[in-house]
Amino acid sequence: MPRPASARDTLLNAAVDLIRQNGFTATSVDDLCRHAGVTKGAFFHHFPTKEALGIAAADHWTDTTGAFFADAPYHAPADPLDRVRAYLKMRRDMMDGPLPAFTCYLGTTVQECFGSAPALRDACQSSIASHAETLESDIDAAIRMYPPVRPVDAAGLALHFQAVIQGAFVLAKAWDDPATARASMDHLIAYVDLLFPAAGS
Amino acid sequence: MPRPASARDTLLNAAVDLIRQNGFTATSVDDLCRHAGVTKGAFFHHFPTKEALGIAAADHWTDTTGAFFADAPYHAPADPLDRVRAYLKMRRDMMDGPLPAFTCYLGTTVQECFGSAPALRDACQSSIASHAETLESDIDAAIRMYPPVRPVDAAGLALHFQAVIQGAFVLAKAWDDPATARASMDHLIAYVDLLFPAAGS
DNA sequence: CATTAGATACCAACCGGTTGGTATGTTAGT
DNA sequence: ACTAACATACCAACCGGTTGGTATCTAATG
Repeated sequence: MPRPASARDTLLNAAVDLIRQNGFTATSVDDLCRHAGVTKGAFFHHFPTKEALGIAAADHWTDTTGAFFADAPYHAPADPLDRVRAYLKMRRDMMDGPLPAFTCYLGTTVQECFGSAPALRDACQSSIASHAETLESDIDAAIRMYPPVRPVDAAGLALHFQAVIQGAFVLAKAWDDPATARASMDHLIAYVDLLFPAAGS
Repeated sequence: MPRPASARDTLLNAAVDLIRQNGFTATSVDDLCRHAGVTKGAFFHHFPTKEALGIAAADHWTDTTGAFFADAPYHAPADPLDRVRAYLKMRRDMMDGPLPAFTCYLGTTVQECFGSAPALRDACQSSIASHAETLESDIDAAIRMYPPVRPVDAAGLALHFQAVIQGAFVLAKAWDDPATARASMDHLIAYVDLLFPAAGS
């Protein structure tokens, strides 16, 4: 029985939606309350400040996207390098439809808050890092199974994936078109193919 | 003789500085005026709206960074692929010191405004695109001189460079440390080396 | 079992300060 | 005399946050 969504959860979902579209600063507490159908009193009952809501939304994002990726089918292949490639192809294929639907709450937020809200920046960093870490074991296994043409470190490559994905989002927003982003993901996939030549491309 | 910096230019420089640090929305017109040492009257004499200032700042950014890259030493090598590599190494080496000093006005702004200020988004897109275009001729010459192991298109690769650079900025801000960004640039350089094996790496 | 105390969840109204923007000067150059 | 380039003073709307209050639940008490 999905208990009647609490004001807290409703606000967190509204935060992810609205902040991805308009940014953290441009999204007012009133906007969030209106979108969530609750009052300001409820907002400040659950969150001491707007920044705290931002941090909670980053954790919420970690949970929801974490569950989504944990259940995703790219884990199926027996070959670790195939799993890595399946991950990247999935990330590319996800870049479709209206931009606000697939872009990242974290990248949007961290660009705004990094100079003014260190706690929020830290929450975004942790969330990105935790997602990158879920890739490390597959990348590491791929490195051991198919020696790369140049020495690479699994953690560093996982972060590079995130950098390209975040950069692809920036370009997709600038062009107002996900095609540019997908093209960049294709270059990233090509990079992986070139790094691990032992496996059939 | 550098004419006594007009209020307009002073405001544009202040905009680039402040907006890179705090974002477009979080930077108020009063902040800009204070930082530029002019009054609000002067602001709205030169710019009809705050958004117009943002657009003018994007053009200003195009001009100043355009001149900077045009004069940069990476154009020196006779070999076009060496010029491309020198460009990437320069972009990597620029990622040093305090973050606000080397991050990009455009990437920061476009993430915030893409849903609410199409004209500003468009100005950012044009600026990124125009910078990418300056790389196309070198990349194109490199492709013809050193056939890449897989077919690549110069314009697409130039945009991929920008995606990685923008993504590196996002990670640098999240980690509050440019090291992550430089590591990502090293992966991009490795990608170029692998794409053009005919030339000595 | 009924009563009550305390916590939790939420709401409507409000607060001082700040926001982008305007209306009306003033000053210097031509 | 006319205009471009500023400055001063001001405004309505909105900002994040606070207030005092109510409805609803749980847990202990008699």
